[in-house]
Amino acid sequence: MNRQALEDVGISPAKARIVAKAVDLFYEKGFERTTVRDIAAATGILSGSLFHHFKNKQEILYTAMAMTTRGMGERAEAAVAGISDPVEQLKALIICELSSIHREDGHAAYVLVDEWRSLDEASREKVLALRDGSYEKCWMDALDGCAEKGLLKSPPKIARQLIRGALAWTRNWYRTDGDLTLAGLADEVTNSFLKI
Amino acid sequence: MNRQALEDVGISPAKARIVAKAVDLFYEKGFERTTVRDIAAATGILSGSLFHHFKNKQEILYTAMAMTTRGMGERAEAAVAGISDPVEQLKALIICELSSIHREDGHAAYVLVDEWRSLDEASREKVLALRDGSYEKCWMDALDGCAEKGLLKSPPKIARQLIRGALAWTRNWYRTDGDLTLAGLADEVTNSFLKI
DNA sequence: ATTTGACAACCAAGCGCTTGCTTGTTTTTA
DNA sequence: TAAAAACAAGCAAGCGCTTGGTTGTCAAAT
Repeated sequence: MNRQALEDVGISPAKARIVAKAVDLFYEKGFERTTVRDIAAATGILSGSLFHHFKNKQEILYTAMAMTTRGMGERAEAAVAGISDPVEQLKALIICELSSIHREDGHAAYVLVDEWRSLDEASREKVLALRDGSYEKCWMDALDGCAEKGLLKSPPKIARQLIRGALAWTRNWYRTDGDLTLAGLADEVTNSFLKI
Repeated sequence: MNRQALEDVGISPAKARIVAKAVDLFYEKGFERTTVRDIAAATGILSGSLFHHFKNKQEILYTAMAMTTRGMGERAEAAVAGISDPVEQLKALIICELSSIHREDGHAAYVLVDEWRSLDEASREKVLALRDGSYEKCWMDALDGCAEKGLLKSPPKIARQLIRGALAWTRNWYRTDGDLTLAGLADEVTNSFLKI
């Protein structure tokens, strides 16, 4: 998301800078172990000044999750745009999700899967609604397409969850600088869940 | 693990009772959001009394992880005992892991995948060593066996990680009281990663 | 061209509360 | 009757957050 797009949804450059630093800390230590003083120090301001931008600590997490969700939705839509074959759509989405997790600034994607518990019910539902409207819709369209052609091993909804789990867990073992390329890893996953 | 087995590794009945309650709370709220007062209240004692049994809060988490790891190792070994076909071994291990996550008292298995960050480096390595010695050995033996027969789609180590991710994530969507049985879910996973 | 005023961003200080943990004593258990 | 387990009380540190004031910026008013 570029600066203008961010401001359109009410996120000033200052907010974006704080959130970026916060995400790195959440990635390292988790939301609970990260203090507002940590976030402020990383941003180069004092802790109290954070509350000029956010009404409380949790709103920082919510903003991070909402921004990330929006960004991933946009990238997913771009990834499948112009592709009509559902199998190719699926491959593109797998690569897209893996990229989100393993890119340099990909800490945000992890925060999205690991810090739900720290979010209150209302915020949680807002983020979920955002996700289902764009990102998950792309996935389900592709998977339904594969299923219609009889190429999917499991029912689409189950397949989606199994794939999501397999991909999310890569954070704990896969390194981009190892022998296995990201495209290679994507192939392993694709081959597992399709009849080929 | 029965009572005698626990005491053999230095875990008194009182300790085991505290850990069991603690695990339930960690499952609900996470380690950081669970206070020693919460744990004590759930056990029916005052917070200070906890420190008669454990030298600090983190030792409670470590004990929970060590106990769980040991228990899962024993169950995995029992699951593959007497089975020589590696494919059947793999199926048994998948059901075993799913059961650990979704059984009534299965909260412990979750703590094992979600609370690593709260453990200090030394304890982390101890638990990992414990796991690799029994539980993971069962898995790798089965997967290597499948691979030798040419039945495995991915290299064993990659397959193990993909399967682990897919299984761990079931905690976030699969319900034992739904339409899909645990055996049915295990079949979906098995079919995905084997050439059949 | 200068002054004024409104505003956002931030600082400095610290409040009220919760946290993990300690200590000294009493009760329970074997 | 001695050891183990629990209580009662509270400490020091750290937490999220509030408050009141200072600075820099920029547009409207003079």
